[in-house]
Parts: sequence; C-alpha cells; structure tokens
Amino acid sequence: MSSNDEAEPAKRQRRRRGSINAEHILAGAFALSREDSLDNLTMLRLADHLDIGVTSLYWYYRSKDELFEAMSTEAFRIFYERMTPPEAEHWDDALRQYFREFRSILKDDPVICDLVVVRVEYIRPEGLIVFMRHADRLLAKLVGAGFTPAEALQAYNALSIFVRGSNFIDRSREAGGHVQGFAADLKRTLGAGEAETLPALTAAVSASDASVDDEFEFGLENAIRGLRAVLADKAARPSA
Amino acid sequence: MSSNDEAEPAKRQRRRRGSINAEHILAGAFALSREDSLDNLTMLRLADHLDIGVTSLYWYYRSKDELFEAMSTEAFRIFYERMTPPEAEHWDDALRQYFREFRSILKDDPVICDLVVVRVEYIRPEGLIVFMRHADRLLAKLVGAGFTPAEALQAYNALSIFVRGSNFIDRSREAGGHVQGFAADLKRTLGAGEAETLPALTAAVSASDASVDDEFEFGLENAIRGLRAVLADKAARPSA
DNA sequence: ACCTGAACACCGTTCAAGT
DNA sequence: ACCTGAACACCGTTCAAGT
Repeated sequence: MSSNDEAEPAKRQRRRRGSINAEHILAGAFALSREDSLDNLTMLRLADHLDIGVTSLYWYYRSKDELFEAMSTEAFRIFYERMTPPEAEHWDDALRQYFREFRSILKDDPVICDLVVVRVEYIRPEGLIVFMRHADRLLAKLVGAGFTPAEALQAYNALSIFVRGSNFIDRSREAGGHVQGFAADLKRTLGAGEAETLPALTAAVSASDASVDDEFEFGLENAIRGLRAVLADKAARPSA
Repeated sequence: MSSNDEAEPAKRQRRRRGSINAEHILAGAFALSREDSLDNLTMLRLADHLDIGVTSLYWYYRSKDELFEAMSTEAFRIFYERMTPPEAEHWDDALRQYFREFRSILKDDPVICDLVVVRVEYIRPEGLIVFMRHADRLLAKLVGAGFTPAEALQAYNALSIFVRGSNFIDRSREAGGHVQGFAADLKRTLGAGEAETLPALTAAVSASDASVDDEFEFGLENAIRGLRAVLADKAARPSA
C-alpha cells in the first residue's frame, strides 16, 4: 500500500572523519554489554549501537579478541578504582575487608565480573598490574604481621581463587533465576529424587539455611582461622 | 588435468536406518573434543566425524545445548567412577584424599574439566546427583568427627569452590603454554615493568618457588587447619 | 521412523573500494 | 587517513522432503 514497496535498507549517513575513536568504541561496548550481556555482544550489534559501519570497528581494533582484551584491561582499572586500599590495623581485618569488597564489587557488576573472573582468556598483564597495587599493600601487611613473603603470596592466591570461584558460581546461578546458596541449590536438586540414597547430604541440607553470603563468609573465616594457626605455630617454635 | 573438472562434492552414501543412535553421537562428541577441544566442537564437524548429515544430529538432540547437557551428565558419571570413595580413617585424611583426587582427575582430562568446572551452564541435576554419592560419604565422615551437618556442608562447599577454581585457572593457563603457578605467572607479569611500584609482591615472588601443586596444597592444608580450629573450639566449650 | 540437503539468519573478518 | 558495503567462510537451526 505504501508508495515504496522496494526494499529500502534504511541507509545510515556516512560518518565524518574523526568522529569515531577507540575510547568511544570501548565505552559503547561496555554500555551495550550492560544493557544485555557480554555474551551477546557482537561486532554487528556494537556497530549498530554506535551507528557506524561494522568494518569501521576494525580500524580501531584488529579483531573482536583485541576489543575484548581492551575491555578486560579497562575492567581491571575500574575494579581497582572501586576497591578501597587495605588499611585495617590487624592483618585479618585487612584480609576480610579486601576479599569481601573484592566479592561484592564483582557481584554488583556482572560485566566487570565476566571480564575479571569468567573470560580470563582476555586478561592482559597491563590490567593485572594495575589491580595488583592493592594486593601489594595487603601482602606488605601480612608480612608485617609475621608471615613469610612466600606464605603471604600463597594465602593471597588461595583466597583469590576462592573469591573468584564464588563469583563465578554466582554468575552462573544468575542465569537460572535468582541466586541461591549451595545448600538451597542442593535441596532443590535432591528434591528431584534419589534423596534417600544420600542421607548425610539430605540431613545437612535440611539443617542448613545458609545464604550465599553465609557460605562465602564461612570459607573466608575458615581460611583466616587456618592462617592464624600458621602464625600461632610460628610463635610456639620461634626458631624456624 | 583430471578427467573431471566439475565440482564434485564427495557425496556420502545415505546411512541405513538405525545405524545412528544417541550414545553413538555422544561418544563421537567426546572423541572429537579430545582430538581438538570442546570449544571447537561444532555440529558440522561432529557430523563429518561421524560421517552423517548434520541434520541427523537433530533427530537425537534437539539442539547443541541439549547435546552439551548430555555430555555434561556423562562427564559427571565418568568423574564419579574415577573417584575412589572416601575411606580414610581420619576426617582430615578423607578430605585431603577426596579433594586431591578431585583436582588431579580434572587436571588429567581437559574435556571432563571443561564440562565440570568451566561450562557449568550445561550441568543438569542428574549429573550432579550421581557425583554427590561420594560427597555424601565424605559429609558423613565429617559429621562423625564432630562437625555439625551444616558445618560439614559449608566446609565441603568452600573446598569444592577452591578446587574447581584451581582447575579453572589451570585450564585457562594451558591455552597460553605450559601451566605455571601464581608466583611464576606473576613474576613474568612483573617483569613487563612497573615492578618497583610493587615492592611486597616483587619480594614475595622472588622468594617463592611454589609450583601449581604447592599452591593448591597450601590452600587445601590451610582450610583443613581452619576446620581443625573449629573442632578444637568445640572441644574447649562442650556446651554449644 | 529415521536420515538428508537446501536454505536461513547470524557470526567474525577481509577486500576493495569510496572520500 | 579514515570510513564503508559487498562478500566469504562458518555457525546453529528449520523445513520440506526423501526412503
């Protein structure tokens, strides 16, 4: 019925020179990922969002991988800025503050979380190094409290793996509805049948009402207990 | 030069009825993933590998997601069978044995590792439940040692996150050459510059020669130390 | 009931331009 | 120097058949 039945592909005007730059594209990539998700970020969708031709993206980033690497480095910068430097008086409070904040920042920002803990294949040294400034202060605090540098590093590593693992699991649970804890999740799984063959788990699951946060706290506090035992052992045998 | 210059698409003979089944496809999917990787497993490549038409796959699995879910469930079955049931006398030895084996089985089989710890979006309750039989025995052992069922569950959860996190990181390091530990990895990163602004890390890194296995062991032993402190605390205050 | 090729919408990327 | 559409190889999936 329209006067124009031919395919008219809604042509976009050609952008003027210099109207695009790498930062602009990077910001658009974050904006679009936040609207939808990092998984659904494609070069075509990004170009449409920015109202530019797809191929223009390739002038600033040689590939999608390169763009994702830039996003990852930027994610670590943002992450670094949101963290408050470790400044508690006692080493255990410093650890608590650091890793609680580590977790909550990533929990509140799915895109940053994906770039920091899920899509680890895009992490570049530049991004890591920036973030490591906070880690350095935390390590210094641990060494000051009596841990050897090697112990401090291993303690940091172990807790870092635990926090990132917690965030990773939270992220994957988000896809299937609201985030529940391990106990609640398991309860639902056991409900699907075969519960009678798993008596200890069934009992534990019905005795537990721990939230994801409770479960995280348990792991964190348990690691701190373990580290305290390391220090206590040193104090008892001051020779080594 | 050949007598036939026309495009001849190397036609495959039509398969006879009943010559394909779901198990056959699943086995082929594992075989092909092992040759290459799970990431590079596509429906077309799988069909070619099995010498069937792509669309035939869709008679047995409605989608690639459904095929991956079947692979995930099978991965948990294989994983379960490779684990030896927890049978050590002391609870801490049982924990050690369980989580060391947990880690080494996944370390030795990248495809199973990917399905169990990386591609968690495909995990179905059926797979999890099978595996949980070993977890049930471990939990029973912990409760027998004096932990409450809720504590035992949280301890299991915390260590499970740590082990899976360790395997996840090992997997991502495999892509970029041989697997190194956190310390060695960081040393290389710091070498890229800016080391002087990170004195504590630099010192720790040069003081540490821990392998990935050492780092895993530290985290495992530290968690066990923490749990031992929980028991000790109970013994000291027998009221609660 | 089972197996299939053609076709579709989408993906990342390259090429050969336009300005 | 910067921006672009057409085209390519590949992806998962649907459809309308063949047997």
